[in-house]
Amino acid sequence: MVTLHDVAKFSGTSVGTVSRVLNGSPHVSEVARLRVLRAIDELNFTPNRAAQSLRTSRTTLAGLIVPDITNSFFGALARALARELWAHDYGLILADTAESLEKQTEALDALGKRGVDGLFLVPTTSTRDIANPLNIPLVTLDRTLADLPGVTSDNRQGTSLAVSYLHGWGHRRIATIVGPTTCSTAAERLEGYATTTRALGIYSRSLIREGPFSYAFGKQAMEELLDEPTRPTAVIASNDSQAIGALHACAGRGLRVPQDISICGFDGSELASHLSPSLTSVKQPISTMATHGARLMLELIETGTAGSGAVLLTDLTIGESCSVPPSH
Amino acid sequence: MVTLHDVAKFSGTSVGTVSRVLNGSPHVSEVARLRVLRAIDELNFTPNRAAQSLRTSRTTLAGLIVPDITNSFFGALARALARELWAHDYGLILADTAESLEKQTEALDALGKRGVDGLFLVPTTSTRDIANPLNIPLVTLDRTLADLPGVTSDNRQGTSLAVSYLHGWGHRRIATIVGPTTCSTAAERLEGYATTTRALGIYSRSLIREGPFSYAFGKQAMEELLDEPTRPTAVIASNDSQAIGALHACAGRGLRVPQDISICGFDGSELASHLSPSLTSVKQPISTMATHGARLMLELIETGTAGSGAVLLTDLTIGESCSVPPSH
DNA sequence: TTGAAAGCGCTAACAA
DNA sequence: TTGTTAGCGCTTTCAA
Repeated sequence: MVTLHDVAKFSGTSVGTVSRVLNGSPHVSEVARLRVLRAIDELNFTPNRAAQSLRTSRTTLAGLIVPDITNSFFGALARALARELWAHDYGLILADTAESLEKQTEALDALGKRGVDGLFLVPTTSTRDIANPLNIPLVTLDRTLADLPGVTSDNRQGTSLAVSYLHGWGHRRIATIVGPTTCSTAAERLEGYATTTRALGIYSRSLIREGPFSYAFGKQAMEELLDEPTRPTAVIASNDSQAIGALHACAGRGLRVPQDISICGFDGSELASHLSPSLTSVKQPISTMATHGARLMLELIETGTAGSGAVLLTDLTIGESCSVPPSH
Repeated sequence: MVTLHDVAKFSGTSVGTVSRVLNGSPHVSEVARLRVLRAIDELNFTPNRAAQSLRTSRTTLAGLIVPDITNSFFGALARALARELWAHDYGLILADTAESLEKQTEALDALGKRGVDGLFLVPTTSTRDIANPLNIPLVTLDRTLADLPGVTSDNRQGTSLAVSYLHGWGHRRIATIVGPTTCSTAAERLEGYATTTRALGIYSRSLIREGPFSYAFGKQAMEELLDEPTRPTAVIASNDSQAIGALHACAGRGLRVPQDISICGFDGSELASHLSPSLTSVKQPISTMATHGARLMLELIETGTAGSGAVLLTDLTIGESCSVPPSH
């Protein structure tokens, strides 16, 4: 292993100087800097992270806790975040909670003990607040929590967009299948839906179904909606899994989408765009979310405070794929 | 911050003893152990990872490099692996290459420099061999590479299973859409298909299409197959994305699945099982893969050599969802 | 602008 | 079985 000492010797300087060069200190003469750089290159030197951490008590490591990495939305988020942090020389440690609050607590604790510099959290739907207010920066992603700093999409705008879109196609009985409203995103999506349908005069409580962000619930809720005396001509789901469940419930009843009924998902995962030409979905700006999240985190780590405690992303779009007016 | 020293003082022992307790050394009296344990608990002490790393030159950190974390198969693999390593007190750093060989090389390099103890790699389809034979343990997952230690499913068996299954339902014109055969899994899946169809006397070159593991290619290939003079009555894809592409190509031609044509995927992602009752898929034993991978890695890290250089998982199953005999 | 040196918290070798 | 001590490789203060 090549150490700072070796570089110093090779370049005819001292460890202090080498360290200064490494850390971009301005108090190094140009000659020294060049000689050191040359030596580093020549010896193929890489600073020892453990030693740096021990001295500076910073690990250049962040943790990411997601409820379901299997969900392509969170997969895409993890990818974008990893890439972003990467660019700042930070590694990202992954933890998946499978929507279990207990596992989330464990993960929070273990990552804290590991000594990560910061923690990104997409809280479980059943999270009320974080049990152990760790002393390291915590940034929520997608789903917000109390007054923790975080980045989230303008979910109200998202469903509002969807309602307007469907209304524009002539739909009047627009239902919604919403996630657990203990979760900020679900609550906000419901709010956007309610506000907009009310404004259009087409709101009805009987068109709302609340439950887990799952395929199974999407299917079940859709079946209930189809059993209503006058069934909806369009449905807005809170995520793509629910939307696909709804899709299959319709298929099971011999209804064609979108000819007989329109379905709109949320997240805009590739899944949705591929699933069928007929599943429209509200797209979240995933990489923007990652960029802002990383910025927020680095700010928090560097300065201890975040300029903007929370970031709201407003560039949601609706992935129009194939739509038709209601058939009745 | 509480240090070893504090614990020693509090428990009336010395740092040596505390360290021994921490590392499970047998040379500690029961009294001393108890007093130390009590102090650790009392002071809420957590050993400093950086200091440990510096001394032992081990980070208890592993890297995972996947081509596409957005794909739920790799998502599930990452989750299982993280959980498994976790149980052994190892953290998992995630890197996604988006099937880019260049990004893979970068990731390999960067993670190596970070000082992870081992690297899990699902090589890009275009990987021929690893450019920089790092001096840290490398274990391939799913896709194998040269003679690197790794864990893979018995892919031949998988497609063989699928062919037999479809043949059992009466299918005779069984096509396949296969991934890039530079990739071990694709090559093996093709091999299993070819061997089995030959044995049954139903092999035909014109029923084979090779290309990327993507939705787009699956769709394109299916369209080509449907243009054949006598079209296949069943198709086996190399992964679920391709299968879904194929599904949509059929839908686009007004063909119903499985009534008019049967489609079988590979990976058994939730996606497939949810996608529609009509997409059958060969399920890989993902968590077994993770368990074996972790075992292999820990062995490699601990002893420097792996008992079994490569592990072949044979418990693939076919997720029968809804099948019918060919309509012609 | 530089070099020398202290020490971050831990493990392991040595002595007792 | 135990305590003492020498570093692991680095950053950073202090003098020069």
